[in-house]
Amino acid sequence: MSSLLSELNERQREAASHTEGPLLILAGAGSGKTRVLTYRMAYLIGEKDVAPWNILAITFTNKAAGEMRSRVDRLIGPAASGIWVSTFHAMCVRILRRTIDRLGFDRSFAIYDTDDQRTLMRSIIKTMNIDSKMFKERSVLAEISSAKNQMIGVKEYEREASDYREEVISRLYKQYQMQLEANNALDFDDLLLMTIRLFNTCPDVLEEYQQRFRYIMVDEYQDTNRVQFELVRALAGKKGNLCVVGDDDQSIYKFRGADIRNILSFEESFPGAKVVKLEQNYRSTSAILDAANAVIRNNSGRKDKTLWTDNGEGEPIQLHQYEDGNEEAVSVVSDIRQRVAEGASYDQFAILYRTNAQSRLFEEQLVRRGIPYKLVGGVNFYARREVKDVLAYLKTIESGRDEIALRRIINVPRRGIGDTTINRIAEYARDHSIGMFEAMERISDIKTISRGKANVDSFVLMIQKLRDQAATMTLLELYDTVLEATGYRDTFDDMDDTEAEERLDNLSELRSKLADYIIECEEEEKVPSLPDFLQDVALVTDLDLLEEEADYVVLMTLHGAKGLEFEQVYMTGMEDGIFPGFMSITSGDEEELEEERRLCYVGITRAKRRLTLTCARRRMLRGETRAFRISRFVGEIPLSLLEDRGALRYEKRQHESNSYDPGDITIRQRVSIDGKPVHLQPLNKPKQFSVPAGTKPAYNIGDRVKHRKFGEGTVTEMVKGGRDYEVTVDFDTVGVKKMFAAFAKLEPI
DNA sequence: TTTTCAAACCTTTTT
DNA sequence: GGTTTGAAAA
Repeated sequence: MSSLLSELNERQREAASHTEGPLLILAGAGSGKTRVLTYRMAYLIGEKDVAPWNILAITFTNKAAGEMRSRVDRLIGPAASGIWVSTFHAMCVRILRRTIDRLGFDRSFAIYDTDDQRTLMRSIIKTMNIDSKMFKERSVLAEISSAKNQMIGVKEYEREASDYREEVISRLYKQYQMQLEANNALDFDDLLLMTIRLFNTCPDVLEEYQQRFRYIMVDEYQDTNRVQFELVRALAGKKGNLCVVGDDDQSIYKFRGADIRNILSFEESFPGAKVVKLEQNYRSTSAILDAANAVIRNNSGRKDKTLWTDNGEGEPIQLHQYEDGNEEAVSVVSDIRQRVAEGASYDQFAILYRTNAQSRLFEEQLVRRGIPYKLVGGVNFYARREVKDVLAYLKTIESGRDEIALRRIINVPRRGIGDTTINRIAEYARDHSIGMFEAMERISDIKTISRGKANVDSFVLMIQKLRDQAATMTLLELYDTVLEATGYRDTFDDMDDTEAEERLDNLSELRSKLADYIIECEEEEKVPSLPDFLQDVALVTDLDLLEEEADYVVLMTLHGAKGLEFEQVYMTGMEDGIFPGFMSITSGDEEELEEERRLCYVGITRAKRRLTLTCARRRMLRGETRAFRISRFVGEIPLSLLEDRGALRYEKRQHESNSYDPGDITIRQRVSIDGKPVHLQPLNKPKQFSVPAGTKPAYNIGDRVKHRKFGEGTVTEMVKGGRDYEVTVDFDTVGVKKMFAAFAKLEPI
């Protein structure tokens, strides 16, 4: 037995040393899956004499890729640099940049991010004269993306379209793809699809990669979608040396097309697959783990497994209910302060929440208390307006082929080039099938433009001058020149101070990223080039920017926390309607609720030592204050695991209806988080908020009602449960739904 | 063409 | 509640 693998436990060793044929590693949270993967790579290279470049490791985020990269480097040394460690998207970009010309695309294609997609779709909807009220670009794009994730192309979608909406979307889909191609651009989904298409149309290319990647490993396999599955299957080929690692209980990206069946039926897709379960958790205390197990147990259709640990029991899980979201934020932050005063460091703490919108209150308190924090998520750095603007300038200087980029900055700052002028240029460009910038260079030929001509001329001259300068300048000089010469920098002068400061910060951040890129090039002895820098910037996300060493509290969504761990975790907003969210409750779709429960499981298992659950009695949501009850997920945690600090008493309440019982737990008396008792309003008499819970609705069984989203329907059942009425409605269009009167806001017709 | 103001919409989660 | 979008006015 090699000494290398002796550092693993028995199961881990079994997984790391099984190298030939398909292998499914079911790795529970904190069971050391990255460790197994890295050791497996080391084993392949060290013991099986596999060349590093024959190994491919795929992850979902750049962060995970970076983490794996550094761990492999540490374990194996310089030889590891030959291993491809990459995200799905980055891998596809790498392949496509090399060979997409075989499909008739230019190898310098642009990658459109969500923002670019929306801009493009909006203009398509407009030019095709389609009702933008009925067809919102967001939902159209969502529909197209989900079609792409199921590998339904334009033609097939067209054929399958069965109603008016689908028929219109099929036309939009078609036009969208045409425009992308005209702009030499791919969206995120296309990156994967094009790679498959490349493999299908050019078997020699596929074979080349199959030869190269003799051993493939995929992390977070439970989050793969259909396209990714096909991609992996194609690459694995007949040899099938495919090792996937995942945890069906941590599948939380269904909305993005992740198909949990990929992992559940791995053994059918890859006959003869070996399955190894990793159930020993090295991360958390047993109290935390027991809570996680108790919650996830309520899901059906799981792969059977139970996490265990020989870590001690640890502290019980804390549960605190507050009057409102603000008090919740104040208390969580003051709790952190107190613990830091007692010797903890800021980086031990993470504040997690369901939606990004919840971050604001915590931020306010952290700023007020002068606590260093890092907000992860929200608006992606590369999606910020000023960053995109400057990148758009650089793109226009670089090629001018990217119409979205050109349109973005043509009138920023104001140059007197309005919509009318821009559209006429675009029209001319289309008629003569030339690029938009080219059309602008020929402005004198465009008869329909008179007034804007001089303005366009000076814009063209400015860009051309910058192009000339670009040839002789370093990239950083060019960057600075662009800010000044375009007048973009001056636009910050008449902004208010805090906003201008933030934006300028972002721009200097972008500048330093450019500097990083140049240094990187020097290390690899490449020549830094603008197109090279611009090309893959769309793939970088905020999550990748978490620095390891810095000492700050981390704020992020539960989704963002996957794959990370923290000493002390606050799961906030643990309320029915927030988490699990509205949508998953009212839809009546058990699947959706299970997805939320998996998210809860992910959240709980992030904590190593201490877990605090917080919730509020009422909370401001979309501008109105509403009453909330403790999350049903909290009710699924055994009381024995929750802290009972004398002053806190919980009580299991009897209830009639078992379909919904968030009233399961009632807190009789409450203390604030620092232990001081707080005056409490009498129980069972909630204040009347804007939506009074428990008042009888203004309709009865048999009445016709209207729902904001589901349309009209007939009330078939009304049951009084807890403090609210559970109403069953048979909707004309979407069928029977169960919902709570206070949430559903049904209106009698 | 640009500015201003009211209205709509939003809140799931992201590569 | 905050942000974005549309129409009307300047």
